[in-house]
Amino acid sequence: MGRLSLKETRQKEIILAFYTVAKKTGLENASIAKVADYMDINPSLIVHYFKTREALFSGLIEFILQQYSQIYKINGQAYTRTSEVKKLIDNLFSRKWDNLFDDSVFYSCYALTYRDKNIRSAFRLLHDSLRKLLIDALKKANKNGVINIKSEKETAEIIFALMEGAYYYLGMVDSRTDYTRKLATLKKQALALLGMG
Amino acid sequence: MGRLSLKETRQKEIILAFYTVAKKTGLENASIAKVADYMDINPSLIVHYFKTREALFSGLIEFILQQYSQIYKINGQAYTRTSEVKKLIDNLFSRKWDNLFDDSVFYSCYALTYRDKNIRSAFRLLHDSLRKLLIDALKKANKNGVINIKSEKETAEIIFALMEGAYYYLGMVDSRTDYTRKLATLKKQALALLGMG
DNA sequence: AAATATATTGAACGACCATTCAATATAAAT
DNA sequence: ATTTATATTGAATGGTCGTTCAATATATTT
Repeated sequence: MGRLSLKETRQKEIILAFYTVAKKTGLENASIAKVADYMDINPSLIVHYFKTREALFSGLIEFILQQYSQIYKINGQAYTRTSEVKKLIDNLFSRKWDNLFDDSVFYSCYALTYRDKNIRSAFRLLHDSLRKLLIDALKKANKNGVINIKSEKETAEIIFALMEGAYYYLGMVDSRTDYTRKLATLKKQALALLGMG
Repeated sequence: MGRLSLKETRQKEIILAFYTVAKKTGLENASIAKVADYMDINPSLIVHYFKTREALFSGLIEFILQQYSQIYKINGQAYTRTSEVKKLIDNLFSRKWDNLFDDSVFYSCYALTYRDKNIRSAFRLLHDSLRKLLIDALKKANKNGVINIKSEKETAEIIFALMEGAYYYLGMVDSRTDYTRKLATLKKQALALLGMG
């Protein structure tokens, strides 16, 4: 009895608003007050749903990582054909994600990794699970003779380093042509590792 | 006439203190007030040397990038011997730098890259100049027949991606053994690119 | 010793913030 | 209609912050 709880709905709304404000002002300047202002509600309502500012941050991290993980919905393939592997690599080195989350907010969250144990392990967990997905894919492809590599684990590690290194550096590159050329170079290298030069 | 200026000395002291406070509290929580408190001076003295909070940030960025560039004091070599190239790669994939700057502060500064044009171009400039150093080294080595690669530029790009990707991910890895094993894998790959497997 | 430029302090202001608490509003259940 | 649990508001508190400004201190030059 009593009024129905809006907790889950409101929490999601608030976190989305928090993310929006962070995009606009930078995570370091995103405050409960600003989010409330943006949502046109009272600050204390936000506190009602998130006991503390830190809880709000946790919610944002969860949201960001959830978005991040969406990149890898390239699952359930059998990897019996070259084109499937090619598609997988294409996906990793594509920038569909640009629309999935804001780089500024993402790297600000990443920086928190060095100060907050919970955020750190959440990030680590996601990155490891994504690596597992690639490893599994490579194992299947290897078994099917689509590729021929010695260690799926090592190859996956290298491909991820190429990809994450690419996005680290390319985040600073404004020129569209430079960006695509450099990204193509690194993708080509990833394919070469799989004997798909 | 009048009193001698302490401007340069004090500015350096203040920036170093700012960096120290940022290490302790996180860049997002480092304030003029806290720095003044840490230095046991009046906040207004900091304002006297840095007109604005933003100027203080500029100083910190300069400091961080200066530290970062120190990694690459592997210059002036002739690259006529394999060992010199090997040493170069060893350096890139070593973690001497761990002592040069704090990861948390560094990536917080990196995140600012997405919001501040000046910081962005400063970062970009440094990263490009470091790439040029490697490209030059590879060109010499290639000319001397120490290595045999098709494009020094592309190879350098790939090696940097491997390295920067390595540090991005390894920043989340707590296990010493995992860390060294994964780093070794990536270094090995860099060497393989140079035909030095 | 006087003049002068810079160093340093200290107080004060206005802005913003997270959090608290009590009061009011609203919807569901009985 | 009353009860009840949750939603939402609004005001207030105490803290921190960047910045300003006037006052004082100190060192150098003449």
